[in-house]
Amino acid sequence: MRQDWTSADFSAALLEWYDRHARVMPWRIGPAERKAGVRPDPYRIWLSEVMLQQTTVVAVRDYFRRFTERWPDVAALAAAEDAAVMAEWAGLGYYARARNLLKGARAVVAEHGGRFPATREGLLTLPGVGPYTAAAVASIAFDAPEVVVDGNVERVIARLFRVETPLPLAKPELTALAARLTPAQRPGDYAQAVMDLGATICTPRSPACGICPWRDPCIARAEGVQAELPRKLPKAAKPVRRGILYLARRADGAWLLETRPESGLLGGMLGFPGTDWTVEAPEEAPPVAAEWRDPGGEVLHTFTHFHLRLALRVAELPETAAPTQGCFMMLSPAHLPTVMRKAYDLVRADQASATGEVQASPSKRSGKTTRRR
DNA sequence: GACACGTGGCT
DNA sequence: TAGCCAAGTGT
Repeated sequence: MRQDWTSADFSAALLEWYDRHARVMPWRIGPAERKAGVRPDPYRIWLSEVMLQQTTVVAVRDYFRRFTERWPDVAALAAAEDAAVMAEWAGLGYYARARNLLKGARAVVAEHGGRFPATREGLLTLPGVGPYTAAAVASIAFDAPEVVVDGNVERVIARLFRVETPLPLAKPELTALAARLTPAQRPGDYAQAVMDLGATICTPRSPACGICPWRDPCIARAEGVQAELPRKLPKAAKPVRRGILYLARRADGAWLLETRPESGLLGGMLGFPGTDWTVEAPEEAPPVAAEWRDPGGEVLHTFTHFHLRLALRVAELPETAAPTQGCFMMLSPAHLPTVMRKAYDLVRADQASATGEVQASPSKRSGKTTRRR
């Protein structure tokens, strides 16, 4: 800590800034309301925190609104059908979060009488709630003085104290430094304030140091290295994997779909049947005997740890065709994960151009990531 | 500790 | 444009 700034000075300066510049969010109780005694709804804080894991505020907003309209409290969510929750989560990514969300809601109802645990330790027992989320919910929803360390806080603290150790090695050091700054007064507002600071001022590139409430004590800023911190260990290169997806359309317009296995990539989500996604070129493995043709496009998609190039095959099935083992038929499939949505849009575009019909605009999620050959 | 696990926006 | 980045967790 800088000799001239006490821990109380840090929180005072930040909270004063937060009182004037707090971002407005659908799940948040603003500083003025909080001072007036309004308490946040733990269900909404928990839901928002899970959605915000590795996900931007902009991406979360509409999903949060739809979830809370459909399932206004934890009891309603606990009573929801699995497929309904997975469908509502489609497009948001990291689908294990949705599966754990449902397990977590059911655990709150079954094991905690429908009320969220109010402590970090209690929250940590819920599936999908790790160190960050437990501390965030405890502090934001229950005003417990927990140390909240997310990517924003790591960046802010690394700069404030000029921590040169690369992430993720620096995590313990950053957590210890963050702990020294966490106040006993207004811990919930403080937690949100540090994250707002990281999101709006102490940004990854070109931070706005001139208007930062912590510019004076910031060591990285004083030494001109703020934009280089935090340092990070180099990431592994992403290999390319390939696969084939089979899109079968029955004469009545229904498509052949499957629910993917509960665990693993896109677990529990809807998808078109296909081959495994491997580094080597895949062998043909159609899910049903039919005249499969190549529509001449390719789906390009990048996951966290690999690039994917999917070839497509399409077929028309007779009206009488029954779904094959493990599959079912669905009209105008909605709620697909993005890679499946891209494949669907590409095939629809191909059909439209073949028949000369005007096509409804495909999802925005398809963009430049499909390619004509 | 290392790796699996999505997505869209920005540079 | 290829890569980086965003309120991480589970195994």
